[in-house]
Amino acid sequence: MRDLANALGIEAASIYSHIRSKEEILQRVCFRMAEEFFGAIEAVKDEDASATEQLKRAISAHVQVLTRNTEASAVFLQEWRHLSEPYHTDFLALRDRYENYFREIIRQGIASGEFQVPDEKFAVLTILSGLNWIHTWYKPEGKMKPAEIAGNLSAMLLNGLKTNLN
Amino acid sequence: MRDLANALGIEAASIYSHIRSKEEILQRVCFRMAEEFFGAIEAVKDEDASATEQLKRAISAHVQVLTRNTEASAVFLQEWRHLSEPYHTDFLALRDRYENYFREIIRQGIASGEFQVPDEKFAVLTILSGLNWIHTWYKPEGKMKPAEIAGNLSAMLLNGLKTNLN
DNA sequence: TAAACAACCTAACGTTCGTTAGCAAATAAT
DNA sequence: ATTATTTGCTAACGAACGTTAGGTTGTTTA
Repeated sequence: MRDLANALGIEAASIYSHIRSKEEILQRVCFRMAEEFFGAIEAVKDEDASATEQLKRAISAHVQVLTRNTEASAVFLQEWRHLSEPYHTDFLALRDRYENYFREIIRQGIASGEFQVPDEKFAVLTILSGLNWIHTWYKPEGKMKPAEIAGNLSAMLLNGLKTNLN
Repeated sequence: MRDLANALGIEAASIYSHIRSKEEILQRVCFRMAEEFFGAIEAVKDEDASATEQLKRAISAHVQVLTRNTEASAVFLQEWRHLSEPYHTDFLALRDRYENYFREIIRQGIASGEFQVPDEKFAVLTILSGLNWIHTWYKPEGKMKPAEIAGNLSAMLLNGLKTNLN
């Protein structure tokens, strides 16, 4: 709190004119970021598109949110564990719902014959792990731009490392 | 420290008969795990094998270490940031060296025509992100065993989601 | 113009933190 | 048998933590 106050140029106690508690900050960051992610993925949702296309768009949307809010994303991805009840439970429910967007795409892709995966849940987990590692190394001033990251990630996850013989 | 002492059934101050400081614990966990990972990957190293085979073995070795030490792995993956100098710098150097094992395999696979990736460094990052997410959901009592996890992960990373038409 | 509110202040609260000092008992080494 | 070493204890330190109480000042609102 004292660091935060210092960064704001005010006294630590003054922060409490704006928030009720330290945890409220955590709550706000976590749930605002959840909204961001939902907003982004819902904006590109198109159930008529192929699963491949849908996945590419979902990945792109996710990467955009992540790279535009690197610090808030780090909180969203790591610090939600410290939420007290009922926020902790609520947050997990939101995360599950978000993961379901991806699971649904995978399911569709399997049904249409586009995808072939060993395990559906596992596939979603691997995709999201690849996405959610980005915030640890992404730098806005780096040479790889968000769109390029999304493209590379989609390519790797869809085609794998192996030489594509098609 | 008081929590730790409580778990040990002793007083907090008694811990200091065994360690110099709280950070020493962090240092020991981080560097012991680094040794574990290096030991495991060096044990399966075989430069005569195909890049595909090498990668599968490296992934398997990594997953074995990760699943056998879930809590220490979480520290190794997340808390190393809090290491003071010179440990912080030393740790990063080790991590770089470890990543190089994977980068070398990727490089070899590209050279041999086995792999086709958009970006070498990016490929390594994606592989390791998939590996290092495991500790957040893996449960020894769960139905997916380490060998199965390694197999699924290799399959996904090598072949991607897309139907394999070969 | 008066009342209400917002945004900040100083001072301090109770708690928790990592850690030290100094001592006692048990175990190992000479 | 004595001396050292290890492992634990009680008591307490100073620092940092999140937070509250109560007051001042400037800005909106009635």
